[in-house]
Amino acid sequence: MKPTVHDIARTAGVSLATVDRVLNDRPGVRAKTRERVTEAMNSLGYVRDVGAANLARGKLYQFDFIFPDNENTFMQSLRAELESAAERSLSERVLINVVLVPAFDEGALVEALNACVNRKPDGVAFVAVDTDPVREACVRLSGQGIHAVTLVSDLGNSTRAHYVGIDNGAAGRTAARLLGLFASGTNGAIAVIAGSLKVHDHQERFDGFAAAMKTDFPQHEILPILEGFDEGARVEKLVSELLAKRSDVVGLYSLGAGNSGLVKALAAHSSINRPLVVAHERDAVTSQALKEGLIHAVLAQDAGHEIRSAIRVLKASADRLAIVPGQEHIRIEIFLKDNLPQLD
Amino acid sequence: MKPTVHDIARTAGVSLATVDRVLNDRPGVRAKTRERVTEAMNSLGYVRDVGAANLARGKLYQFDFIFPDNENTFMQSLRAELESAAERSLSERVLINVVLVPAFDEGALVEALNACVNRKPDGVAFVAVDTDPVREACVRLSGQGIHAVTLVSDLGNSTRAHYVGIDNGAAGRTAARLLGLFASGTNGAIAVIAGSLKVHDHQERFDGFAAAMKTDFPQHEILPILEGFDEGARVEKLVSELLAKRSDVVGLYSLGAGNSGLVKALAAHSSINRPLVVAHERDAVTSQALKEGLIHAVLAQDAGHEIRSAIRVLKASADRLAIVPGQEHIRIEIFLKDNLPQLD
DNA sequence: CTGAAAGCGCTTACAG
DNA sequence: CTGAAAGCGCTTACAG
Repeated sequence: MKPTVHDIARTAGVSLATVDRVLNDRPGVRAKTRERVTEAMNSLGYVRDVGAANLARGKLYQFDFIFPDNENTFMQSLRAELESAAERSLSERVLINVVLVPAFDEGALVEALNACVNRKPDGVAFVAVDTDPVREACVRLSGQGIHAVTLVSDLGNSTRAHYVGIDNGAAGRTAARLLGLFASGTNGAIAVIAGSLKVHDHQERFDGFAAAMKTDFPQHEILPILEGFDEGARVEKLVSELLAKRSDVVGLYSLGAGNSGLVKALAAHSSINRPLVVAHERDAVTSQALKEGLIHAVLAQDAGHEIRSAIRVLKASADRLAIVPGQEHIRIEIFLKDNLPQLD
Repeated sequence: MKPTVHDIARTAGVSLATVDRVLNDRPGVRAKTRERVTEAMNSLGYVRDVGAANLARGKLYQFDFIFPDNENTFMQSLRAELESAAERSLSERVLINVVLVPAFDEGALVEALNACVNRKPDGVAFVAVDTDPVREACVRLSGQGIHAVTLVSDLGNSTRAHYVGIDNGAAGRTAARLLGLFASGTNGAIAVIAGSLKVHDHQERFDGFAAAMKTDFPQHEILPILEGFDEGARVEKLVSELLAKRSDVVGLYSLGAGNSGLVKALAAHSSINRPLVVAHERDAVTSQALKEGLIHAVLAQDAGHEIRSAIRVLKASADRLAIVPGQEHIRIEIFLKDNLPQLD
């Protein structure tokens, strides 16, 4: 039915070993022989069976995933998705090893990366802290032929093979457009609350937001950014104080975590002049707030997709196979109350 | 390293054939024997290698995809994605057969479905026309043990095993909320243009849109629906006439195809009082219109994702394996000019 | 530079 | 009810 290596060997008049050599671009085949085999492959319309190839190689893929031990809901769901993906991957000969490191701790991350250099897995995925020591550790990895992939937060200007995550600048601009369009009848002030601007993705989101706001909706004043360090209680206090002080706030962009505090502050505020709100990450808190009308739009990235994508990309790197770009593009998702997935 | 059937056979004191029987739940094993094998599997932490299993079965999966030969951009990209997926699938032992039928032609669809009953592929994916004859053809398929999956447009109350597509009612509600929030400062009229309300998904989108509009933004009058039959020229004419006649139109929801005509009509209209516009499907025309500010938001479904999902679901059905629900959920995507993918 | 043989982990007739 | 043997499509030492 479907031609196999045997068919090629027969029509090219060579052995299986030789077919395999040209199939995998290994040396030690005369140009002429190589040509005959290639010709046979083309004329028969050969397509290699990757499952059989992997089986024959008997290879077990080993991938390390290095995560910050952050307790925010997004990191939690990322870890949950990884665990269930790891279980499923076992039946496809990939073994996943999860390494937790203290959050925002550059030293710990470098150490974990170095540990990989010694254990030599086939690939590593990590949530980057964007500093030079991390960049150097990444270089050491690629030096050892270990494919590295950044997850959620990228490592700029580095040797990582791929970044699995959203474009945070674009996310910020998207938030600006949503708020700008939502608040088009007004010209009040816009507030922004972040976790910390020291975090790369938060900074990027803010930059994108501020730039788009200034360009396309200049009538709105952007208030000095508030830093809530992703903690609900702190966010609640900051937002409550702000709303009490400034009655002209028409829009609010929450670009970090700690949304439980945000929602509490909004609910406590007079429903007459609540601001229009765009927040990040879909979880139980933001979904509920969307339904109640406290938050008007949520920007999100799909943790499950990110995990599956990282594994596919790592596997493709190990096998030197191409990826399907459309499948690995992580979208900036926008949720209103109406397009939330049912089961939440 | 990873335990295999041999390990189980040895520790349970049985042959490979017996291990295989309990592994695949086949009859002809004494309860006691079955128990011993199960125990061995658990104690060793056995996980079956699906690649090896498929190879041994030597099975070639055959799936039929039945598409309307519609020329709108969405159907085009659906077909393009299918072709590239089909090529890749070959290396995973799945053979895809594309069948084109005249659009909206229930008889042709039924005929194509019946042809499947004879050719007996392992599964069928089709864009449903929602009528009883189609439902009956679907019953015949399941009667033959052929797994059927609907794509893009569902077949209500039927024996299809799965629906790959978006919730069109929710899409309509999402459009209503976007327009309602965008136009919150005003109370003008809202226009809706569809392909044809005889098409199931268009009707669903309209129903969702009208319901959400009435409930949450009752200040806006909804004008009688316009039917452009997904043709650019017709849509252009209808929209031009409308905008000329009614200067109070603040919002427009285009829930079908033919957006090239929509964009022309908008561009020709005085830029002072252009309406806020939400349209469906991301393509070259709508992407460009987003960038130029003629369209403000685009609702979309990812054709590549839908095709890959259909294939995965069909394969899982054939193997009686579970799917990963989160991976198969087709999202209602929202695009603003800021979160468009780069390469368009 | 090339080939014969064994093996990857599973399944499938077939025999008993 | 159970097992021995061959085979799925590829790869890998090893020998020449």
